[in-house]
Amino acid sequence: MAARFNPLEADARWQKLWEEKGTFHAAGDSARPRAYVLEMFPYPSGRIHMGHVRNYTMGDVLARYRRMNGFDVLHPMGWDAFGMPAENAAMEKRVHPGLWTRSNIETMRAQLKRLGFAFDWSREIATCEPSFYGHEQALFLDLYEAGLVYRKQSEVNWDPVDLTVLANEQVIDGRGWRSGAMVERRKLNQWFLKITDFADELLDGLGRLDQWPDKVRLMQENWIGKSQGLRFRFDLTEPVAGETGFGVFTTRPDTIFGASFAAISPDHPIALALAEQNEALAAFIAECKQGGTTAAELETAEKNGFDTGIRVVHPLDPDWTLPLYVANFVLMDYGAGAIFGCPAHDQRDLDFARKYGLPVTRVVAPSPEEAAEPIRDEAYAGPGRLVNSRFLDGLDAEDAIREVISRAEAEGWGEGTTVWRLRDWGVSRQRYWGTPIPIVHCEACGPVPVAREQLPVLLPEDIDFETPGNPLDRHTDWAHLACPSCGGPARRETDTLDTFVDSSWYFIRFASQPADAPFDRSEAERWLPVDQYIGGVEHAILHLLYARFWTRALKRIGKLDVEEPFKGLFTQGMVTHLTYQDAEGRWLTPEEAEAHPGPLTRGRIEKMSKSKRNTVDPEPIVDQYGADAVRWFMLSDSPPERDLEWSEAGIQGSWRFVQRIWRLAAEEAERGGSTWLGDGDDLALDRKVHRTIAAVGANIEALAFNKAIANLYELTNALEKAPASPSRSRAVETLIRLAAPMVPHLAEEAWAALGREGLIAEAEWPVADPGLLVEEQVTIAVQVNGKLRDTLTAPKGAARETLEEMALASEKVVRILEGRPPRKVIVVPDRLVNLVA
RNA sequence: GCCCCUGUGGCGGAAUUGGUAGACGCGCUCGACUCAAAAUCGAGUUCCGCAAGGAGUGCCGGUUCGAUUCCGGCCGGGGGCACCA
Repeated sequence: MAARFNPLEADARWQKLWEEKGTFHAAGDSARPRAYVLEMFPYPSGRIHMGHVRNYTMGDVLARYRRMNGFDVLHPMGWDAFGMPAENAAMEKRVHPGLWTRSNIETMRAQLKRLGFAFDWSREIATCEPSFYGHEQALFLDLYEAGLVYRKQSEVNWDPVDLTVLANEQVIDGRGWRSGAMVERRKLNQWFLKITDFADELLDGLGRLDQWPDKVRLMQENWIGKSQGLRFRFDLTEPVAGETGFGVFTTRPDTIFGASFAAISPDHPIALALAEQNEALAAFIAECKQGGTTAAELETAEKNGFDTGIRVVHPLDPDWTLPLYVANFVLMDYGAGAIFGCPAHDQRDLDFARKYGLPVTRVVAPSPEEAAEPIRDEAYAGPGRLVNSRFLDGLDAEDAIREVISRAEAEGWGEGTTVWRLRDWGVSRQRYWGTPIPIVHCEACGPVPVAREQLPVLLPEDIDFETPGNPLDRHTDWAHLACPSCGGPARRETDTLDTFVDSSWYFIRFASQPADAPFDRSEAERWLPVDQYIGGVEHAILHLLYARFWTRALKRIGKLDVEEPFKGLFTQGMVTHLTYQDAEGRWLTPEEAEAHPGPLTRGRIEKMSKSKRNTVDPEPIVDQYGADAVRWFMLSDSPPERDLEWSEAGIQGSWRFVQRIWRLAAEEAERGGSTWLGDGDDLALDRKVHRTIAAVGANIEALAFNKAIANLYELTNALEKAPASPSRSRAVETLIRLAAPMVPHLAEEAWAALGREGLIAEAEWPVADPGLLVEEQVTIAVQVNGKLRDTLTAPKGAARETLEEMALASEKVVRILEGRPPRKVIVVPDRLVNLVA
């Protein structure tokens, strides 16, 4: 029996056996209950990083735990393989994106396998393969035929470095999320998915996702951004370009008598029409487009307006007209692209009114006394009753909103409505390495879907990356073909789909992968929804919202009867590491820092990133310590939702623990303890074991891995102190079972050493004996005036009177009370006695 | 600006419904083994104090027999959204 567990030899041996036996294949046809455990699939960037290791270790523990609990587990892995880095690599290294991607997948698959993750590799998918994206094209056409896809000229976010369009979600502080370049506005014909059709149900559905973090639900709620209010019409005193008026949207129709101006967006058709006759206005509009769009710039940007000289009529008083401004802060693509300004109750309107000398009239007062209080520097946005508002006077603001809406509807000048912040999802990307959009543009017929039997539309292999932009556009023959409808000359759509489309349904394809269809409905429905989804919080909005939309869209068109794709969601924290900089401010790797001769500063502990050079490559760590120590470290100490700081000391601690378990098992195997029979003779140890069984199970179910780890440490400590006994022998075996999901290679090795049949991966999870979870003796806290003064041991379930008597007999209590009887005695059975003096 | 989360030893963090604060790990100290080191094992480790004892979960206050936990107000840290009408 080896004195040490040698992962370098053992890991690969067990991994090979699991693979040969198909241990982790999801059966899908058994009577066992099913569990679908999924981690967000990686982008094949080149190498696995610590974030992946942490993510997949968590999912793996859950998957292995479920399997030991008798579930048929689906725990698949694949590759989010389309995307820009492959094209960047193609340009820099002159290698085909497909070659680069597939070679990265080879590397990363091997790395993942070395960590012993219990994946069903038979279901592996890569989104860049026609066997995946061809089905995606079919689904796209399904949505197209159902009217959920449309094409429109639209102003888009154009990334001038990557030469592509970005979704709103991909623009951060006015910059492209990948290139970091300032995004420009451009008008292009784009394909859109009608996610806004689902805004209401996507919002509503959040309420039922009770196994999602509140934080993520809130972020999605804000993103969807539902606002209810009144859309109404302002009539112009004189027509502009044939228009006699325009619509505005407000959430505060109650403040309508506080109106002092109307404002339209610089992009508003009326503004554009007026600008044709008005050079000063045209100049103003041009100026508005120049301003930056970063958060900081917007924060400090002046509220600028241009008085058109035209006036609009107040909807509730034909004799009351308001000036019409073009204002830089009014957005064309929200609400109606026009507003009415009520300075008294909106800070931005107030700033604007002060600047242009417009009237400020209070129409809501929190109390009658404040009705005459003038508004000074701060707009009042709180609740109250209406004042200065004719027929609304005295009404509560909430009631006034309803009153104005119903009057508008009755009189026909407006209607109650809901507007959303959420926009339709622009999915066109002017890139090569993505799913080709299966549409053909015919000179005669317009856009025509590619015939189903022509799918998949394959990406051409012979492409040129020497020039920036979309290589598909420049391809000589790929794009040209006969129209599927009329046979005339036509051209393929050369845009490809946003890679978020791929990740919007990959989890369905994992569950069911027929060759001739995206998925088999009943097979997919047997697995879905995903029981537990685990990934980074950075996908809280983008990916998770798109996947929810896609699933609901499939339901609406009758393809899949699943409402929500992910029943449980867990967002894990990042892996962080100390950063180092030399005297010149250059970032140093940990190794460089150690060897650095000159002065260096230790920076903040930050997310591992290439730019800060504080990454730790998992592979050499696995070489040195084996998979189990790395897995153990990933789970220990930090709660999984929080950041985990990588440390050399930590991984060494994990390594020591792996060896401690091994020693216990080896020692047990040597003495032949595995043949112990009969009842235990160490009741205290038995109790400890069963409490641990209960605690570890509960903690894994709750994904509180750090606590499960602490439970296992405690049991290990107890076992090391316990004398040899049948109890102890059984306990060692139990410890190994309990640790198996976390340190599977060690567990298999120990299991075999103890002479157990079969694989521990397929063994049963121990069951806690309820009788052993109850203590016979309990420790009672004795307090005087709520302060702990003594503890005493009493039999479990001892009577209140007994406990009180025991407490009063305590020497320390006697000393403190000095003979006075307590005024009051509080007894919490099996817990404490509090004497109030 | 709006919304959300968070604050516990030297560090990461535990603490069922309010009921013995600091489990477990890391680090550190002392000791054993060793020619020595590594590994391993044992003891200790919230702070002040020799001790008895006292203080203590960001700060101030409240509710309670009793508050890390509940409530109010501050302060610090982190995150999300943002000219959204």
